Amino acid sequence: MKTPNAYFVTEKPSKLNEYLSFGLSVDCVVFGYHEGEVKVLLVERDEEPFKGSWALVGDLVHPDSDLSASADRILESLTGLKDIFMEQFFTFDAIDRHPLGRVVTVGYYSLVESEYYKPVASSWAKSTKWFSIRELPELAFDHDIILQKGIQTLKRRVRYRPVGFELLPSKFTLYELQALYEALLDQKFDKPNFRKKILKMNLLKPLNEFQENVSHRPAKLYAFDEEQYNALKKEGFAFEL
Amino acid sequence: MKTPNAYFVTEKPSKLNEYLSFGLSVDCVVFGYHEGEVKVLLVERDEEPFKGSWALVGDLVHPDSDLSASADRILESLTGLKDIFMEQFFTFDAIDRHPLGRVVTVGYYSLVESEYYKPVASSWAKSTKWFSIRELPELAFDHDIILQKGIQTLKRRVRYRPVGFELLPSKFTLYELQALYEALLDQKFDKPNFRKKILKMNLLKPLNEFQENVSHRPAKLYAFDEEQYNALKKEGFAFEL
DNA sequence: TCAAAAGTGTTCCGAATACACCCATGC
DNA sequence: GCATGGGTGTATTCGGAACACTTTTGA
Repeated sequence: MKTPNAYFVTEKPSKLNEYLSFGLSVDCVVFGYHEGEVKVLLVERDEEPFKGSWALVGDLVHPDSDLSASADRILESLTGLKDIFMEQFFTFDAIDRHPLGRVVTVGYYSLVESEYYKPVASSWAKSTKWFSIRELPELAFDHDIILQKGIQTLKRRVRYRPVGFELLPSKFTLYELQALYEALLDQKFDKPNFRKKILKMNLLKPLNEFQENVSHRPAKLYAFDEEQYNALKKEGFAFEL
Repeated sequence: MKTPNAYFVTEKPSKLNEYLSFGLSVDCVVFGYHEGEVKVLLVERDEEPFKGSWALVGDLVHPDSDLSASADRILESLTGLKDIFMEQFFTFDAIDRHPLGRVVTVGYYSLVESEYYKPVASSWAKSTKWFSIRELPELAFDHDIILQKGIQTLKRRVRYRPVGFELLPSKFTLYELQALYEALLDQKFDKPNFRKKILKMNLLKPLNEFQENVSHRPAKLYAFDEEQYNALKKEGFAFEL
């Protein structure tokens, strides 16, 4: 079979139409962090195929829409949150990955501070639940592959870019930050050294606020300094944890 | 407008068909390395749209095929090479990126040792040429964006994974390797330190062969030790240059 | 003998590591 | 008081950077 080059299929519209027959979807690995564990938000499917199975948050993309807008829309419909941090990580295109047709899906991951998350009733989700990434159920479609690739990507990116902060509330203590990185990277850090390293980067604004109602000395609260981050990025700065 | 969830569009086939109308293509940033410079292989288009413009190596994906098979096929048709190193890096889906319809393209980059490259006559390419990444022409479609993202991805990945070796012949000297990394990263290295660092990784097999006919002391030849690399990778080893 | 690149050894400095120690709070 | 986590200082070690030096070849 001759497969003509992409942009030269002009002889007949019908020939082009043969190629314009893919479905496009977004599947989003929604990461959260609570109780010292990294979690993923999954949806229980209420329709065939894979009715009753757990699945990633995802949807078909309408021809008038694009990927990131679709991802924003579906995440807002589920959590009520706008402007969630989100990054594309990989595209999955196995021919038989979707039983109803040739659907290519683009994987995104997003990071949400889950205290803000409010479950929203939805026409297509029977229920949603946070799962620890250590105890995952079987997933619909090829979502286990997508999820694993998403976890792997997050673990790598979190070392070189300060994305981890997206998982914490806007004010946090250094020890909370350390605990987050320990959970993300499955690795222990030395407390004094972690503090020194992270403070030397000048990415944190110390606030004149402290923890309250804790049964130990209250810790100082910090905030991520986005302006400083953008300034450093321009000079070709590396995060490197 | 209600956009139903991806996997629940089952009421009417016609409804599903509305969503199965995307085109899918591959665009490949083919990197080579000669004369101390990193180069990219571009194609001169011989058809509308963008007739006469330079473009990335790319093609529509047929519904019976998948991305990596399509990328392999097109690269083989152009260079005669099989089993070229290739990795997916990003998916581009701007609504208006293709004048003939809604075509989403997946960016790959590949690394070829260009001595092996033989230009192949092709029905769709008027000519092909290697361009230094410092002197690029204007490109068709959104290929400039794809190319820049590809360069950026290569520069990042080359630091943390030993992919650079794919750009060298199977036998090379340490100084050739250093020159490659200097070109890739636009950064000078100290010769003794570079040698120490790279040899300590145990990724190179020293061969009992030497350069010939050079007007200076002949350098020892090395080969990339893929077995050793796979062994180290299992233990959770990081390349880190 | 000279140019050019191969290849080695050594010093120096800064950063990461490993600890030991003190502080503030609730119970 | 004591348990708990907050927070600081320091001695030591290790790795990277800088650089001087020797070796081998062709011309």
